[in-house]
Amino acid sequence: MHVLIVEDKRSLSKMLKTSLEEKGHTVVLSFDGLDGLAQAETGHFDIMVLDIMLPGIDGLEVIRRLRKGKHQLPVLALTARDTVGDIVAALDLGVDDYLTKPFAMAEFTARLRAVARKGPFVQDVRLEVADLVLDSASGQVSRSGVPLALTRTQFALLEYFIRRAGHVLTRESIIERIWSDNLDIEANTLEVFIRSLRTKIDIDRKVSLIKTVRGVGYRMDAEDSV
Amino acid sequence: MHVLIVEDKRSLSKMLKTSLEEKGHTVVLSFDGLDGLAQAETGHFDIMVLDIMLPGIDGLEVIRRLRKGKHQLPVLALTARDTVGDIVAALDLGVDDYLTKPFAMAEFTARLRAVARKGPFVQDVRLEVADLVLDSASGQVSRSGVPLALTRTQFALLEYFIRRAGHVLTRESIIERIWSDNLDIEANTLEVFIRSLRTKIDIDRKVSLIKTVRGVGYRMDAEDSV
DNA sequence: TGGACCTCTTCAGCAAACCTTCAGGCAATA
DNA sequence: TATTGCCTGAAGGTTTGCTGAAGAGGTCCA
Repeated sequence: MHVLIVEDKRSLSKMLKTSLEEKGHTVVLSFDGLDGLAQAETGHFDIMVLDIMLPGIDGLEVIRRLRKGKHQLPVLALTARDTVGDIVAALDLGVDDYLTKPFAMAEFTARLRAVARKGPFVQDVRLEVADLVLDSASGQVSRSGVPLALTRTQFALLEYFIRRAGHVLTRESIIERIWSDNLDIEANTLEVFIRSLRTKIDIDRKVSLIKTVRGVGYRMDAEDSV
Repeated sequence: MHVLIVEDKRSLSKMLKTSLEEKGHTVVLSFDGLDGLAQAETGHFDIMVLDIMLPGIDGLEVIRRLRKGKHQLPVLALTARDTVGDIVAALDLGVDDYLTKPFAMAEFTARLRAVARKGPFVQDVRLEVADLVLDSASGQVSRSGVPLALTRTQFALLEYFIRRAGHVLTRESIIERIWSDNLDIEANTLEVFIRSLRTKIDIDRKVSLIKTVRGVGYRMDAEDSV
């Protein structure tokens, strides 16, 4: 799992990072609100751990902006015991769960797992690019209304592409995202998957929705540029 | 409106009280099960907000005794995210609605209003998908009018599927839901139950109502998609 | 109490689906 | 034209889910 931790107290974030990495998760640390928000918006993460009390823009503002941008990333908030009032505000803004400091590490990981499992605050995520529709709740994909049968990996790949539509994705970042548990995957494996995905989603069309960016990776266009 | 809040976490109940009083309601707080039950039986209230996890007798027991005494007071239950299994029990006992903590204040007031408006204990017990009908009150299931005899576990499974029709349910979430008391259940056990359920509800039909989503879990389609 | 019956759970075997790699070919760039 | 990068068809190996069977535990009734 890819976890983003936004917490300015270095010792605490270091501790959380270590603990999560021991469990096999990939962790990225951020130490202030603006940077954390930017990271969250990249779409690289499965969950965000967010301290409410932050330098720069605070945690509440981070969530507010994140949700405004329609990002559905699950958020586990951390608050000090004496700012319980913030919790109400945070929950209203769409935080998925919270922990008051200090907390036991066991509780932290348990909550994290629960939040991640439950998925994003708003569950019915309908992603679209051109006439391609992906519904992560029902796990179904269709193009021009025609339902497509994708395998699990193809689905994960396509979801990543759509979430990052318009951006060039390097082979490395794609592999890290899709095969986070096994990075000994060769680039060719990805190529083969890209092909299988293309044949499924591009049915008979001349131009693929997934463009090759030679020497770098791939890009899914945001618009249907014929 | 007169609201009775039975919740032992003082900070939370204080918060709810304040919020409701701002909206012009009258609120009484109770901090344990027995006292809460006694208050409820006075008949002074329009609605009860009840935490399931309580010191003394727990929330489930409170509802049980309350309903036994033929009290029709509407109840909005509060549960922790990790005791989802309790919800089933609570609904069976005649809770009108529930919220999993943490929740947004806006959602709380909305649910509260809905429950109060709906009046005492009117449960929607009739669940349908395609031509399959499940009555959770009487425990009866039928397909195309043909009654089906399901075992307890099969029934619980089917109810969960219908309540979440159109969504992909992972094996883990299903197991957590159905076997909340014993999570050492193996995935194969679930598979065997799926099979037994399928043979009963799909009688002779070519396509099962319960679809397999390879690598993830299962999904019951909302529409009868041939 | 003992036996018939029902339900739950696990096991082992199997077939299909899926993932991954390889080797050769084609296309873009210098 | 040579080189590099990407595509492609096919094949092997692994994983996943389905299935029939059988033991364990519980319940009901004689």
